[in-house]
Amino acid sequence: MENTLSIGQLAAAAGIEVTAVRFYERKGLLTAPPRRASGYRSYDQAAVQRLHFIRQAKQLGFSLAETAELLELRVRPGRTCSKVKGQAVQKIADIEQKVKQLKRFERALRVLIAQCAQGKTDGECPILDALEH
Amino acid sequence: MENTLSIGQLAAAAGIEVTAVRFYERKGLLTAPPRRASGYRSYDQAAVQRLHFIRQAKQLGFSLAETAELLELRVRPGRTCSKVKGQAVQKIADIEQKVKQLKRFERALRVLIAQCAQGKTDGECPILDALEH
DNA sequence: CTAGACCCTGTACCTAGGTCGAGAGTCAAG
DNA sequence: CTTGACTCTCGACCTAGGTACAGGGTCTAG
Repeated sequence: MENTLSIGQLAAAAGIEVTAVRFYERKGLLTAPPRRASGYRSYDQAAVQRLHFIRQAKQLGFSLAETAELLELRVRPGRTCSKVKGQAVQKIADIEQKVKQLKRFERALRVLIAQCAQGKTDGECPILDALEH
Repeated sequence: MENTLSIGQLAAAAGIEVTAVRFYERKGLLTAPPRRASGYRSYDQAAVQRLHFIRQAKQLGFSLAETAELLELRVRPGRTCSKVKGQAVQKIADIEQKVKQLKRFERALRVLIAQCAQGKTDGECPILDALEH
């Protein structure tokens, strides 16, 4: 048992389609894996983790390009620590902004529910009304 | 001064393209506005607010269809309070999930920065390493 | 009353993110 | 040693979310 995965096993483990895995490879989100003698792709467990990350990032509104940047965030020849840090700080700011907006939405939804319970059924667009505090 | 907006003024106020406004109308995210005698669309200030909401929702990873649902969340003939509430509760759960994921990402980025500062430059994919606490 | 900027309705096109099919090779069970 | 499931590449196709004409009317400053 070598614990390596075929593309089909990987796709199943990550809950996506085989074709999507190859698509991500072409787009540079997954590095091309080693091949067996037959030419079949051979993945390790880390690939599952990467795919989960990609799926989550997508749901959070990050584009594939942004997701790729997140996955590439590391120190390497030509990418100094301070540059990486700068990028990470920027990403953190983006994320904090998203969290803030989501919490506003959530608060608005709670206001909406409360109004609903009080029989206030007349708002033109309650979620927008609720958003203005 | 009637304080009504042409489609161009609306688009400028919301920071999007005129064609996008018409596109949202076709998709049902904006209700068709009244027309002037000439056939020109005539918007009120509330439209600006709706467009801002649409833009934000998009950035947070909501599809146009989900955004439309959020904007339609209200009590009306055939949509009882309890149904609306049920949907709102569901949306809140979605949002909390997103916030949780975003905070995990943020934490991972902070770990990455800390490692960076310590001269640890050898991680294969630091953000994934950092995500596993 | 005319030039330039704006608006109208189509229809066609574009990018991102995938999905599908054809044609051919590979692997595992019986 | 064959049959069915899996994999390969490559190119065409698809959906979502817009953008860009084309061909025509409208508005306003000079």
